[in-house]
Amino acid sequence: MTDTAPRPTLEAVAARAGVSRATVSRVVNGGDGVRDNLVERVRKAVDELGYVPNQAARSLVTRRHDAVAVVVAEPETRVFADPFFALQLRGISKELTAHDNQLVLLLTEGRDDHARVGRYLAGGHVDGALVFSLHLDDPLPELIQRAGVPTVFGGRPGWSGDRRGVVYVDSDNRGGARDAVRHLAGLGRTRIAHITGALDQTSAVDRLDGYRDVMVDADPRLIAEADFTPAGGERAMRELLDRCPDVDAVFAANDLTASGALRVLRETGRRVPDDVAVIGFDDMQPVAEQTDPPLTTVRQDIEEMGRLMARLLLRGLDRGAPREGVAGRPSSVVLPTTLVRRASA
Amino acid sequence: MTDTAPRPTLEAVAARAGVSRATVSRVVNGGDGVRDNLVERVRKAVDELGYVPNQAARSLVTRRHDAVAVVVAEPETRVFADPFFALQLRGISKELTAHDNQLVLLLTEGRDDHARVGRYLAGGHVDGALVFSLHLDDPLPELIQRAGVPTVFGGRPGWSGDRRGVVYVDSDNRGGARDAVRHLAGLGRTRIAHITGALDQTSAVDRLDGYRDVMVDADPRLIAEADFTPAGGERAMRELLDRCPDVDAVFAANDLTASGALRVLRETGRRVPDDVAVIGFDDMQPVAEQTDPPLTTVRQDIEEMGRLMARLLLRGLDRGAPREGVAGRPSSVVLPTTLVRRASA
DNA sequence: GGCGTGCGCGAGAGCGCTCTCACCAGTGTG
DNA sequence: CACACTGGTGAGAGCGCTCTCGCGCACGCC
Repeated sequence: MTDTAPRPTLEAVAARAGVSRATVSRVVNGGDGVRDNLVERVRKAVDELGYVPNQAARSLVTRRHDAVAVVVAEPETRVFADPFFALQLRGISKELTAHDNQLVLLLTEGRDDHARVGRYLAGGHVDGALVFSLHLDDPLPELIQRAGVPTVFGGRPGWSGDRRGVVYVDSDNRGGARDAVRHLAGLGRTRIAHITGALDQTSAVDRLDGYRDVMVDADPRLIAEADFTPAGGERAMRELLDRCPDVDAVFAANDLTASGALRVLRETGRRVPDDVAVIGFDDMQPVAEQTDPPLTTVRQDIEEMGRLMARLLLRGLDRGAPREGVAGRPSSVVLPTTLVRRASA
Repeated sequence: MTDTAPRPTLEAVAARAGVSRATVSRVVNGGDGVRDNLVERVRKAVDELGYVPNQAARSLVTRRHDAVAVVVAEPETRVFADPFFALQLRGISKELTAHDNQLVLLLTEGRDDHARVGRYLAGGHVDGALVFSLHLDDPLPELIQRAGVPTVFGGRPGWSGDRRGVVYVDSDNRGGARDAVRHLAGLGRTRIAHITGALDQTSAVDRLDGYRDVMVDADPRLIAEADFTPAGGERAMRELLDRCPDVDAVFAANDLTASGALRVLRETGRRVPDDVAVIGFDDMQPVAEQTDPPLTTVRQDIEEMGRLMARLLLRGLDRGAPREGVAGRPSSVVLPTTLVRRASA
């Protein structure tokens, strides 16, 4: 398709400006140590010819790509079910763009794909990687570690391997959960239940831990396991009502789960929040605002998480920031959450 | 970080296998015309050394990148508000992966970014582009056309420029809308209203056209304009009830809008579907299944759209398919939709 | 046995860039 | 006035790969 006209090379620009390739290269890469009038001449030639550097040739010698891989491990279908992923991606994209880096997206699907991703990363196509891998038993983190690619994880990797040098960005799931449960307690609720997320993910475990931090002696029957889905929420809520009909508050592991719980409560004739107060997690707009009643929930700044991941990675690559000495090695960050009060609690 | 061990080159593999670079290259690229025992020897050397071809060096000479850009034009916040985007991306990713192509994601934010994207595409970093640009007045398509990069659009580009050679993949928005409205009519409804989407997007226009196809002499007061959001749906529904209190069915431009409409109907004491039947569009899982009552809606196969876009592009690049003569130039595709019956109509 | 034929392989050029190094002013110093 | 010294510039090597070309060899034909 569209036979591209042969693109001008450094050589051509040099000829037109009447200087050497080296000088053009210097100008293109910042222009330090070149006399102003020459810089001018070269710039002009570049514009006239519409010269754009050939990235492949450049990478070949510099061994830099100005590209970062974003790896999303399937079957994180959850990642697709909510805008989480898109928002995070947007944050990442903004930050990378600001530092002239490209975003190479790697979506994995099943086990074979892990090998593919490992190969790709080891292949040195990118300078670093941002990895989303929420499951505890995911082999990806190890694989990546072995590939020797600078990496920042999205969410605390629940991972038994070597922890040294692992950098991640996460929300304060535990703290957010505590806030939610405390809020319910502050409302005078005493039979506060928790519907967990999928416990093979660190975020679910952390939220459960936060619940336990406050409900130190919680009746174990007040904890029902679910999987971050509305259907799971319904099932868990029924269980809960079965075991403890007098439950007066529910902290659900996320908004989707809460929406399922809400529906069961309505079906069984409970008024929310009068009879049972409900709090979710995520502040996932289309869900939290559309439930009946609108959901009180714990918000996390998802886009900021993405941006921060990218920033940490670039810093680790000695880019995107004036190198702050040798000590600039990034470390993990946990972002705060905020309770958003709506009508359900 | 992690000083990468110097990666083995073709040269090294050649030395170890006792053959020339050329032969190694042949083996790595398919191994045609090399005797079996040599192929064997080379493969062994490759494995032992953990050789991975340097893509930059390869691109430098082949002028191929095996990479495709996916451009998502902001402020398509809508794209982020629903799983649409993620699903499409997944479809694209699957197809690209199957043909060993990388996915470079370009998210744009505001006008400056258009220039950036244009520069990037013109810079010949990728072999082709998949572009999502839903707004009628978006300058991006023209820009890309000028960059001379093979492109497939997601959704019919509403675009006044030169149409020749424009390839897109879209859902049958118009046909889906017709099905929905016919279904309502089949239910015996006669006062069928339509809440439109944002009419600066072709999908919204097409759905409106579909509605009009069936409701040829529709009372104009039965059409209310909204913007694909729940809030817009609420507003439009109130308008509608105000103008025509006897409305007995609503076809909303998408599920989000329908959810807003549903809420207003409930508030005003209408029973759904008994008093007013409601149909949405998209079959966006977390919304359509969670509304009360669950939403009847028009489903589009979003992932397939993505996959198809990628397939068309690769075919246009003479890849991913045995070249079917010169006639293999791809043309646009419109995918069918299906009506999903739930409780609301 | 001489000759054409075709296949398998190696030699070598060159893709477009960066970067080191040597060179050539021009300036300041003894 | 000879000397080092500096800062701007060009020459040239080389990054790791692909691909064309030509050579050598085995085969089949006359």
